[in-house]
Amino acid sequence: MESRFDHQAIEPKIYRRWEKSGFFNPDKLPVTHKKSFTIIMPPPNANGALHIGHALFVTLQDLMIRFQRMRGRKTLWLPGADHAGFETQVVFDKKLEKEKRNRFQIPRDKLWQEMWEFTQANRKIMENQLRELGASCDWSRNTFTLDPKIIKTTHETFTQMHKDGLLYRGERIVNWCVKHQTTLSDLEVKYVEREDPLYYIKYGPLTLATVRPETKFGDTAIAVNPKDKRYKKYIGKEIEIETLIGKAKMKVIADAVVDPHFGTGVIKVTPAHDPTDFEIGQRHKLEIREVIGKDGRLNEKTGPYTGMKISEARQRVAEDMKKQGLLVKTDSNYKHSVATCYKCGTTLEPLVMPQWFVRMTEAPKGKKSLRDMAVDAVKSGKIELIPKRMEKVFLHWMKNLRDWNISRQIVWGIKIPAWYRRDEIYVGAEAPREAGWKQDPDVLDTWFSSGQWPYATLNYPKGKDYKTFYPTDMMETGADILFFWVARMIMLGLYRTGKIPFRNVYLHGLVRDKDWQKISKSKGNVIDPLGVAEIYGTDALRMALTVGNMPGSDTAISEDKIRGYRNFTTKIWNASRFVISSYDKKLKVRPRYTKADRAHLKKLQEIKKQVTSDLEKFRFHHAAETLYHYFWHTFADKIIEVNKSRLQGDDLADRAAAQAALLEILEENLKMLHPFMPYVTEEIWARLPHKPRGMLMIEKW
RNA sequence: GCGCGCUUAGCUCAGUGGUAGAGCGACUCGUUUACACCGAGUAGGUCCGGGGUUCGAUACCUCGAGCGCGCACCA
Repeated sequence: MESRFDHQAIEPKIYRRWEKSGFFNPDKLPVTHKKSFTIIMPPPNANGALHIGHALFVTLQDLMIRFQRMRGRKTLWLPGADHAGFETQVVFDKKLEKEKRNRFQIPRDKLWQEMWEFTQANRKIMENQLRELGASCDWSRNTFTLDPKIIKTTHETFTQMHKDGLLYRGERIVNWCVKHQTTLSDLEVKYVEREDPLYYIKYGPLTLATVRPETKFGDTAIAVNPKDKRYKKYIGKEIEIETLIGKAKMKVIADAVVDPHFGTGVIKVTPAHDPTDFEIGQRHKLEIREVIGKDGRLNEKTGPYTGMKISEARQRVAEDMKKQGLLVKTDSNYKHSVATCYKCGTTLEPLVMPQWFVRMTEAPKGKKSLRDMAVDAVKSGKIELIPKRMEKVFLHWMKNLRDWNISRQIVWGIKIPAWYRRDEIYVGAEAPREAGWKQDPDVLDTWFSSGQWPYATLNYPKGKDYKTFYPTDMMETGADILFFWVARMIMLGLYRTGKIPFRNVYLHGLVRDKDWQKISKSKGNVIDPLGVAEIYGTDALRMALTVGNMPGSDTAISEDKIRGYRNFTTKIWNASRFVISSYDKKLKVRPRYTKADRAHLKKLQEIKKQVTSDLEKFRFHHAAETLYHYFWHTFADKIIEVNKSRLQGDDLADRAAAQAALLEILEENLKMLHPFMPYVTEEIWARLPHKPRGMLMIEKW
C-alpha cells in the first residue's frame, strides 16, 4: 500500500464500482433489504454549478442513506433537478443582458427553447458534480421538474383544487416587480428599512400624512378611525379637495385600521396602489382607480404627470402642492419599511391584477383547510421538524398565512391550465373542443409544482413507487426554504394524497466562511466544493461539513478545517495500512485474548452503540466527532501502539489475538465511518486481508 | 409590534443538576519505519450580567444586556 490515499485517482473508480453494482437502486439491493427508507432529494436549480450549500445537503443526505442501507433498509434516494422558474428566469435575464438582449423582445417559443437548452446543459454538469461528491442516489429515477409526469400531476392538482374551491382567480392587489415584469408571492417580498420624506398635505379641511403623494390621483376616499373624536363630524360626509388636476369631492369613511396616533390620524385611501387601502376599499366598496401602470409610470388619468416615473412624479407632485399651498410640512427622515423584490431590490409596486390564488385558510365543504391540515400534522407529531424549535417558527408562520398568488408573468414554468372565452373560465390541461378559448398566458409559481415533488416523483397515484416509498422518511433541506417549500409540500401532500409527504424534516443552516460571513460572489469568498474536493478529497470535505454542524444553525467552514480532515483521511489510511501489512494470513493459531483485548473490544461496542444512537437521533455532528476521536486518539494512538510489540512476539496465540483484535476494530471503524467518508473506507475495505468480500457500501452495520 | 434563537478557551463549536471539553491556532520537546498530512506534553475560561429554584447551576425558572434571524397591511 502507498503511504497516502490517492483520492484523485481512486474516487472516480470507486464511484463507478458503486454505480455498476446497482445498489443505488433499491430494487437491486439484496432481497434482505425489505423495509423502505426514502429521501427525495431537493432538486438543485439547473441554472448554475453546485455550491458549498449543495455539498452540505449531499453530505447529510448521503450519510443518512448509507447508514440506513447498511442497516438493511431498502433505501431510495431520488435525485432530480429544478427548472426553478423565476430564479432561472432572473439568471437568464442577466445572461441576456450581457448579450445586449432582453427577454421581452424574444418570441416566447424561442426563449423557451434557449432556456431549455441552458438548463439541460447545467443539469449535466450538476449531475456529474453530485457523483463526484459521492451521492449514492438512484440515477434510474432521476427526475426534472418539467418532465411530462410532473406537469401532468401539477395540472391534475390544479384542476382538483379548482373543483374543491381551493383556487380562485381574483382581481387582488399583488406585488409587482417593475424590472422583472411579474408578480411575486408574499414570501418573495423583502422588506427593507428606508428613510423617505413624509408629506403632510391638505385635503380640503383635513390634513393627512403620506409618503406617496403621487398616488393621490387614485384616491377614492379619506379614512379616519371611527373612535377618533377629532374627525367624528366628517365621517360619512363628502368634502371638497384640490387634486392638482381640478377640484373633486371625496367621501370620508371610518375604518379601524387607521391609527389615530400616526400622522394626523387621517389617511388617503388608494385601493389600486396600496395593500391596506385595497382592503379598506373592499370593506367599503370603494372604486379602484388605477393611476400607475405595469411600466411603473403614471397613466393618462394623472394629467400633466402622465408618463412620469413614480419617483419623479412624487417630487413634482410635492413641489406643485407646495406651490399651491397644499403642503403643510415635510418630515424628511421618516423611517419605514418598503417592499422590494428579493432578487433585484426594486421597490415593488402594489397593483391590482387578475391572478390565481390558493385559498390557504378556508376549508372546502366537509374538509380541513390547507393550513389546518399542515398545522395538525406538525402539532400531532406525525411530522417532526429537526431541530424541534423549528416547529415554533413553522406554526408562527402558518398562523399568519394569507392566500397565495401562484400566477407568474414569465415564460419559464408550467403553464396555468386555465382557459378563457369571453366571461367563461375553463380549468383543465387541454383546451375545450369548441373554438375561441385562449389559455392563461401566465405560468405557475415554481413552488406550486415543487410543492408536489414527493408524490409526483413517485408516480402518484398508481405507481408502484408511490405504494412502496410514500410517505417518505426524511426531507433534508435548507432552513431558509421552510416556508417556500416544506410548508407547501406538507399542505399539498396532505391535500392530494391524504398522507403526510415525509415523517421527518431535517433543516440545515447556511454554510458560512471562516469569518462567519455569508458566502457570496460579490464578497469573493465563494468556496467551490468540487475544487476543494479535488485538493483535499471528497471525504475530507464531507467530514468538514458534518462536524460542528448542528441542525437549524449556520456552520462555518474554512480551508484549515478541511485540511484537518484530509489529515484524518491519511490517518485512517495509514493505520489501516499498518494493520493490513502486519496481518499474517498464514498464522493459523487460535488467538488467546488478553484482558486488555477484551476491554478494547468492549469499548468498541460502546462506541458503536453511541454512534448508532446519535445517527438515529440525527446528531450527525456528534457521531462524526466521536468516530474521529475514537479512531485517532484511541485506536491509532493507543491500541495500535500497545500492540506493536505483540505482533512481533514469539507467543503465536498472543500474536494471533493482537492481529485479530486490531483487524476487528479496524473493520468496525471502517463500517461506521463509511457513511461519512465513503471513498477511503470503501477502498481500504477492498484491501482487507480476507477472502473475497462484497462492497462496504452494503455491509451490515 | 409579534415571534424564534444565540452568548462556554485566541477562533469554530460540543456538553452535563455535582464548580468544564474537542478541533484548529499558540508554546515546549521529540526525525521510535503505519502516518511529520506524525507523536508526547504545556498554557489558556468569573461557562454574558442580576435575581430565583436546589444540598449544589454553566446547565432549570425569571428579569436584563449584546448579537443574529423570522413574521407583520407603520399610511
